[in-house]
Amino acid sequence: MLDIKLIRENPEKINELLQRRSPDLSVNEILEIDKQRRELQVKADNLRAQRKNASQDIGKLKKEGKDTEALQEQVRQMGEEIKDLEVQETELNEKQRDMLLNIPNIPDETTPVGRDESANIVIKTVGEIPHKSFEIKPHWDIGPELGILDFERGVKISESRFTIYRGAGAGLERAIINFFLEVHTKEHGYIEYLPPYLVNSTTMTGTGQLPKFKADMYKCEEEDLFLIPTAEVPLTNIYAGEILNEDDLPMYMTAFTPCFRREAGSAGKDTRGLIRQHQFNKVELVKLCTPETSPDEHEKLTCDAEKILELLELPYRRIALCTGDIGFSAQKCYDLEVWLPSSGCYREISSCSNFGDFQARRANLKYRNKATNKPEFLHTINGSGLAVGRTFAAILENCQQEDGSILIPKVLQKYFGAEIIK
RNA sequence: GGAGAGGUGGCCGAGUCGGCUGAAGGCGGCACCCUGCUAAGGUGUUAUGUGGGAAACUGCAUCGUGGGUUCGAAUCCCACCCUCUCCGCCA
Repeated sequence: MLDIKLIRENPEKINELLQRRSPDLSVNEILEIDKQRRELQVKADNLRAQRKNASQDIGKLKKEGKDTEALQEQVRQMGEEIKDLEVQETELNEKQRDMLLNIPNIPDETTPVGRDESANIVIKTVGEIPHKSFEIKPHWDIGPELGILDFERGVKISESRFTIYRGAGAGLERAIINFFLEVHTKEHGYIEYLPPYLVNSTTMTGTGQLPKFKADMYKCEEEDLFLIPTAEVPLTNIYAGEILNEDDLPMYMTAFTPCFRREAGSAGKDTRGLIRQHQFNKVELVKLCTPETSPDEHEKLTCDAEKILELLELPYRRIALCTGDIGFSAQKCYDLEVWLPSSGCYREISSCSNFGDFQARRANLKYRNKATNKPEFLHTINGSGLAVGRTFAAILENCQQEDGSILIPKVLQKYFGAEIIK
């Protein structure tokens, strides 16, 4: 959510920045609402003040035993008028909030300008693309052949985009999760969490999934609960509505969770394999920090995710997403893409975003600034560290040997308990 | 799921028959003072949000949430949420 005061003070600037995302975005309408809203508030405030004084007078007069009928009647009418104004006030407040909740974050000045992914910029490419003497089988073929993935029966017991991991497959998935968590907690200083996988609508609004992206999520019919699409949601909201000490920042959090996404609108896309599932595992990294440190912390978090790919010796590249491609809540975002031989291209395996105070404002996440001693919105950052299923697929393909066996990356062997899957 | 108790500021805790109570008192925090050091002591200060104002300053709202009664609600009524205790059920 953008700051209404900021909008009020620099509407042209905000419009210009928003239009870097999409030309049809503007804050003009909201400014009009804001103006009406404030006028109404002044009016209502004054009337409430009048009533308050009059009521107190009635109290005093009554004590003196004087007749207050006429005054009471007058105040009663005032009350009617106030009630009326309050209805309008609530309506405008809700309208304004609703509009604010549907406006995306303004892009950072360093976010490349462009309308779609073609304007994204490759920041760096790490590792050699493997040139094998044999043809690498896609993971959706090699997985079932090794008996470690069962796509067909996953579909049978659930529906499409659900997969069963079996035997060494389940073990490898678990090993990857443990490896990720181990690196982030032991080497990178994150604290591990195990949050709820179902969260309420307030929480979903805090990080920006609601109200705009309701169709992307699984919703419980009987209660106000949604399956999390990423651990970002519960982790970022843990301290929602609280005022943290500046000394407690930055806060580094990590969690392994399954993620649930309806993938509405992705019909026909990535229909084979593990790339696009309704349920997938992910280790997420989340930071809460002060505004001053957030650009640095964002870079560092991205490096923390990259470190995993380097340890696994998987070829990858870092992309700076352009204004037309960054997510709704983000002001700046890097994608990490891993080399996937079957597709002959790099595929997203992590997305590391700096949200500025956008999520903090929605979730009411503050810290007490030591210099001013005032509560201020903090900054939130997150990134995948990494998507587990896609890592699994990348290993199956990049570490494939001519005989169809999979050579487990060295760093993973002690977690997996073997060197090879065959 | 059934029965009962309760939800007040960072924390603890008052709040009488509804009326200067945004809220006593204590603890904690901060600032200053005193003291050779420490300990103790003294004084002051210390909620959040949202408006108005160049500023000084100031209005309004908030006592779990939302309604209602009333001239006036932290105090009364209703609904909901949450916490605790006991019973039941259960990985």
